[in-house]
Amino acid sequence: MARTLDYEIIWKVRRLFRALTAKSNEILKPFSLTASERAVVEFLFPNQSMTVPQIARRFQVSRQHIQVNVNTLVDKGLLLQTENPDHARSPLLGLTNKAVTTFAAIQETEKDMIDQLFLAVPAAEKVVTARVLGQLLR
Amino acid sequence: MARTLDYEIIWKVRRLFRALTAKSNEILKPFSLTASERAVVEFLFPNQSMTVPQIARRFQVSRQHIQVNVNTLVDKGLLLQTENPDHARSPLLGLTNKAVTTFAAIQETEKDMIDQLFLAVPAAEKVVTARVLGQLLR
DNA sequence: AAGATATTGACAATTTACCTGCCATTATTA
DNA sequence: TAATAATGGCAGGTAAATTGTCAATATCTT
Repeated sequence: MARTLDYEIIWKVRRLFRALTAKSNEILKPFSLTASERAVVEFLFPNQSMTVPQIARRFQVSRQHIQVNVNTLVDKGLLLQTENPDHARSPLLGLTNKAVTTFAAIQETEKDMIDQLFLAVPAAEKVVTARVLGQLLR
Repeated sequence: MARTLDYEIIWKVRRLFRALTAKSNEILKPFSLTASERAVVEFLFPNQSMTVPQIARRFQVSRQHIQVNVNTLVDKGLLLQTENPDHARSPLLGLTNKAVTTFAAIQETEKDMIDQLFLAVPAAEKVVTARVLGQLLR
């Protein structure tokens, strides 16, 4: 019985992920960004500076994956590399003005979507959900 | 403020999806099944019969994607096609005995993992989480 | 019963989001 | 200073899904 509920949560997480990705890509398309790139930009928004390995550790994904996205974003003029006082070979990545503007526009576009998505969910239940999801992530 | 929590939930869904997929593939490896294949088997377990397009509609994924998985499962001897009284060209897919046995074993293997995963989560919070996730899925 | 339309299965190509492995270089540390 | 670790780059791979197209065959409409 209890396991049914557990399975239900797992299944909903899977379906929700797919739904969110689809919606997100739809919104991102006009901005010519992928969901992964967007994630990096969001992470640095509005004025964080971090190295590739630092971002990878925070995201708990491979260094190489972040590197690829970062390189693309640098090419697109959304990220700029600045000297890192703590590490000579690993530059700090920060957002360009263009990136800040772009991401603000993305957030604006997403705002309605997210507001609507969470419309029917009471704040207290959001807190519980966030906590539970956090626990499931250890 | 509220939107921060919304974003947090969205992010945790994404990360959890990845974590679950990784864990799931690990468990599935000895059974030589992918997560998608497993999903189809689970869907038909223990004795449902459906056509490819029907499964696809239920999953809300493309017909072609299900077709590929179904074909593989037929090759592996886990699915068998039976005549469909409602549609001459689209056979009903059902699980073989082997599939039922295999899936029962998979569930057994997963049991401990899921139990442990949800160990620290009170039942009431599971209910809330399942409901919230359901709402987010509309 | 015929003709129009829809469905199905198969195949190909592509996309996204990851991964692992390896390398040379350069930093850091013991 | 020598050993070890971190970094960036590259190659190749995988899983899950997509879209598009095609021919065959069903089903529906008149």
